[in-house]
Amino acid sequence: MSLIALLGEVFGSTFEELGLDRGYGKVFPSQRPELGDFQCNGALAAARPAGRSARSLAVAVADRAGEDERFGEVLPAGPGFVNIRLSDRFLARWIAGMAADPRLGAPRSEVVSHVVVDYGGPNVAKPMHVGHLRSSIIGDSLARIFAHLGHRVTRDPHFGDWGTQMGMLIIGMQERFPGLSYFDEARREGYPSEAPVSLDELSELYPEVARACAADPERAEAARRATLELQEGRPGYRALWKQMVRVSMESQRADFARLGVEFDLWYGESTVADRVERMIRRMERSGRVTKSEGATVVEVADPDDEAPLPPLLLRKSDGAALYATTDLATIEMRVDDLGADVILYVVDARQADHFRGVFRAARLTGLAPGRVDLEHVGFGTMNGPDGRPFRTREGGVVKLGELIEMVAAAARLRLEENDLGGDYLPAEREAIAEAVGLAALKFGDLATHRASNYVFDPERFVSFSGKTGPYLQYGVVRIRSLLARAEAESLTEGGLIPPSRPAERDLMLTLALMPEAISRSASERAPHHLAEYTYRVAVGFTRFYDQCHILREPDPARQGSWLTLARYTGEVLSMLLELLGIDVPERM
RNA sequence: GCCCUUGUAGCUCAGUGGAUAGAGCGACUGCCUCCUAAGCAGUAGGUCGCAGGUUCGAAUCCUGCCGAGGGCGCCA
Repeated sequence: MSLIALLGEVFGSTFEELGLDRGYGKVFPSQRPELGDFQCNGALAAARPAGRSARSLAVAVADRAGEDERFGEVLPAGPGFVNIRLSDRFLARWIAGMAADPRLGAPRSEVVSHVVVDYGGPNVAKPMHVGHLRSSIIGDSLARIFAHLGHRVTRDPHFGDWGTQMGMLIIGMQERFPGLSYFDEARREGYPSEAPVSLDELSELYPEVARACAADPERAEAARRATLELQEGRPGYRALWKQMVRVSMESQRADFARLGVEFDLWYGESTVADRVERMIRRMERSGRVTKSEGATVVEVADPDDEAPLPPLLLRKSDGAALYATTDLATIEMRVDDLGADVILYVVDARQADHFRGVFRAARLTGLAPGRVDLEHVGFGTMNGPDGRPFRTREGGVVKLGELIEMVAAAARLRLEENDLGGDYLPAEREAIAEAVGLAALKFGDLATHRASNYVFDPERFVSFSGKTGPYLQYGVVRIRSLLARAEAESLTEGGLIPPSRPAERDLMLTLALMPEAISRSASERAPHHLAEYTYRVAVGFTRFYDQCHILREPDPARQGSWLTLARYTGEVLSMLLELLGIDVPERM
């Protein structure tokens, strides 16, 4: 049980003894640290139902709880607040308990769910760019958090490999390389094993064709036909499609690996293509599937909606499947085959309406029973300093690799300027630069609430000072360095004794709040709470480190206690950084 | 037009219905003979977009207005 939960129990019982609901005993960190460590505001809420003044209730609660030896003081204040200060002895004992726990005091979920996290979202023919960064980083962190809580987690990038874009690419290829065997209708097999194009060539080709199709109805029609033929299994198209998917995936896997983002599956829209037919028949039994202007749609409107949802397209009038179709088939697959309890879609907030429709359709047609939780975890766009989507100076999209290179280069420069790592081998310097750059990039992104757009200012991101990823890494590196020195001097850790300095006590209090930071990020599907908390721990440690010179401390009991606190803080920081997906170099 | 998201310090952002709204950056002051200065200590900086409402209590919940971003059937 966490400290907050324990305090809630203690004060809940106190309210119960007064004949009131336990719920009033809820305790949270004090907003006025000079008055207490924690506060309980239940008396204010309970006053009316109890028929007595909040102040007198607060006095009664404080009197009863004040006898508990775990508290230094419990005092009523103002109109009905109760301020709680822990005894130093109890605080030290509590942290010692967390430090002795193999899980470091981190929470574990009582029920184990199968959580599918859908993030990353790369597409065929498109190199990963800044738009993929947030989905990848947020999704990766959420997956780590849920796994750490003990849930079963399946991470799936849901590759975009089946829609109309594929038909566009096929006709684009055909126009550019008409002689390729893929386009020979007489041939059924024996296509080349080598890819006919690189990803770079494909990524140039795609926008060209897309523009051409937008301008020319005939080519758009050709692309539609090619899409349908691909979906119906034309061998040459299938073979070409396979090659295009392969070259795209290879490059994207490399990008994800560099980011430190991993997946359990590498499924895409095409993975569920062969179950679409069956799924639509199943959906038809719900009576919600109708024809509209030649297309097959699901009626998802509900009279209670403020704005009725438009029908969801399952098949175009030519019979081809769409985005929503494969999304629904993917839900069916995740529920029926994978046994998902929760599916989180870490996808751009602009697709909110799409997911609302898809989720509604999945419910109405029985694809997703009520016990399955479908959630769109939307996020805002990453803008440049001008408030427009972040682009290169030339106005192009910034590739993910280029972005990483930019922050790594800044970190490299920083190493040189500070004359740090002069004696390091080039490979280690490079690894440090990469880790530091990525930390800056990831923390900068994760620290912002996911729903809002945020401004990416390259200059600010590469300064590496203040509230940044490198600051957090620095905390861990300092602790490691400190512990190594202590070991070299044969100093040993000792049991935690009551804190003797303000910074030491503050650090202990901050550490005690760790379980809530993790569970809150999970329940709100918002890693930024964890990022904020991790920063607070790092600040707490640096202040402690500054105020308490551990290696020079003459009292062995105090020195041993400080070493234990430093070691535990290092372990917690490492764990939290791992949950954020941030690697820590050995030194920096 | 309808719907969604959003508006907090000069800038970038946190903020769980509670008391005196917090960080970082930038500005200004100090601190490397001492465990890594990617650091620490401090100063200045706010009509929480505006107006109502609910509540013992509102940056937080509700309504309206204003500003910003986004979405609205055969793309994804």
